[in-house]
Amino acid sequence: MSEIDETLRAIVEPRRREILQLVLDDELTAGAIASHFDVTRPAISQHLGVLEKCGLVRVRRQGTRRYYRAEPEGLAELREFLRGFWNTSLQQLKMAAEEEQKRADTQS
Amino acid sequence: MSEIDETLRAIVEPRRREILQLVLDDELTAGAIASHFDVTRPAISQHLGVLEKCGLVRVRRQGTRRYYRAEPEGLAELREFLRGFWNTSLQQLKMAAEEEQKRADTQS
DNA sequence: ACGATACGTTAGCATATGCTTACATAAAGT
DNA sequence: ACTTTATGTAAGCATATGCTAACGTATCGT
Repeated sequence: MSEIDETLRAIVEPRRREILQLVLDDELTAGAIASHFDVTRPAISQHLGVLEKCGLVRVRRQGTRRYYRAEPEGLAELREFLRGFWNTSLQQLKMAAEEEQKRADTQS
Repeated sequence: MSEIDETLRAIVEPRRREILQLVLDDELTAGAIASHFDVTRPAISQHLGVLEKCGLVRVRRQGTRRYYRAEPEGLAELREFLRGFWNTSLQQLKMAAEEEQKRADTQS
């Protein structure tokens, strides 16, 4: 499986998206993150493992705590891939045309 | 499960992304699409069903043929969701700062 | 040293998913 | 009408996945 596939699968899981949102701004410990959900702590730990493995999250160990935060570079790669996906071939032109059509319909 | 979740799951499956790419430009029959892959035709038919159900693809029936093409509106919704996801809270500022940092490092 | 704290890891389970085989449907040609 | 062609549907299987419970592992405070 390609790198990007792994990353895509990571963010598709709703729980992992929620986790990502949590560590987008703040750097939080595993426990703090887990406390936001109604599943067990190990479940969250496993999700964090997945997110870290595909570079969407970074850990900083300090004492017994582990602080997680979103990894901008991983997010950027993902976004870049999706940008490429939309722009493939003539898709862009097609969407532009469709948008034009819709605008025309709305005005009439 | 929310609407967008269903759509996200749909495009995460690599095979479905390939199918989407195929019908991005051209309008193809189910059979024509299936012939591009080494799995059975029913497998592709099921994938098409998933893509149609979440509005990523549209069908036009003509005789016994069914012509599929990408649905720009569905793709637009998905893109919009992702755009919102990136922009959540301070993430944008954070990424901008990171990018600045990287540029500075590269130059030195 | 020793217990407590904050984690990750493993085994196992229930469910979801992509695939195949076999069958159903429906339009077209003869 | 009957066959052919193009396709969807259903049943079943193998594998993947998210979860829990139990256990392992550092690090800190005393």
